[in-house]
Amino acid sequence: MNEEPDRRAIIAWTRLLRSHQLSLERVEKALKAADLPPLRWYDVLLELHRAGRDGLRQFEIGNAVLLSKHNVSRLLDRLEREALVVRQACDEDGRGARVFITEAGHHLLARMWPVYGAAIRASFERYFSVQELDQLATLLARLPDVGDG
Amino acid sequence: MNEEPDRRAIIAWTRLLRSHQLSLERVEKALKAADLPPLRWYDVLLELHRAGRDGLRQFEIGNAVLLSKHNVSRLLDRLEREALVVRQACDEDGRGARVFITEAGHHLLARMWPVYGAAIRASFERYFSVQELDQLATLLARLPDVGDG
DNA sequence: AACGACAGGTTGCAATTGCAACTATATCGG
DNA sequence: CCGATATAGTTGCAATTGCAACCTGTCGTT
Repeated sequence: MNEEPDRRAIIAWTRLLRSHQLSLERVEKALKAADLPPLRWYDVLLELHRAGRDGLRQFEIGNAVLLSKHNVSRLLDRLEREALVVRQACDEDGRGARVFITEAGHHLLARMWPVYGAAIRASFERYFSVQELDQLATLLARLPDVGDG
Repeated sequence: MNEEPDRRAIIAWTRLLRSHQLSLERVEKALKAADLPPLRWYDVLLELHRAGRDGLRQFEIGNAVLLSKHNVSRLLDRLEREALVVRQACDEDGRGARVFITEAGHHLLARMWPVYGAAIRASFERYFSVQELDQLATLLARLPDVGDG
């Protein structure tokens, strides 16, 4: 194969991996330091919050937060155990469930956001100008499915 | 806190998370489809390859591939079990070990690269021009420690 | 030397993730 | 209507990751 990537592609790729891992690690640490659950919990709760009264099907959650169905299923087990969400049998599809966020879920979301937001600022935003943030967002959106979130 | 992130920062942040997760997933799948071990194995073997005859201390590996010491320790257990690396007691520091890549390790590295490289091209490089790759690399390097890899 | 603080590694344990197999329901072609 | 196929979700199992406790050896101070 002359299918070897360009040197520039390798550098950009490496930095994508590193930047993600480093920033995410910092954010997760901030959450843990504040005795809050991991980021994924926030992601799911946020989607359910946005969905409002209609709730979401589990596969919709999976699509939104890029989690395979098994993992959605088990993450919801944990969230349900903490009374942050409720699963309800689904009218229109006998196989499926519909998931709703509870009051406690909303409350946790509200408690997490200040910490999460501050962590984003501290470990990400502060290193860029607004132009650079736009540039970065535009560049990354070139990858398939990235802009859909 | 009025420390809430700018909307643009949130978008860029979200896309960083999504682009990483999507691309990495695709690459890992390509490796698995070729019956090859996960990316981390490649990372570690590559560092050891670069280090040459002197090998590396475990903590150096950890720094290079962003893995905590426990995880380095156990990843090396697996690699050693497959005879891809060797651990050797360390002369200059009685606590530590020095790690070397074996012939089998070099061989696996050589088998993985074509698949890995093709996957980088297919799920990443092809969506950018060379200018964009440079831009992306430059932007990401603004984050602390990202440029060091 | 002797002390305590610290650094390099290992191990036990819990949480998370990925994969494959499974159940139950929908849907589509005939 | 019926069977083949696909979809929604769950569960069991193995690999990986993160955290905390631990052991050993180093180093700086006294």
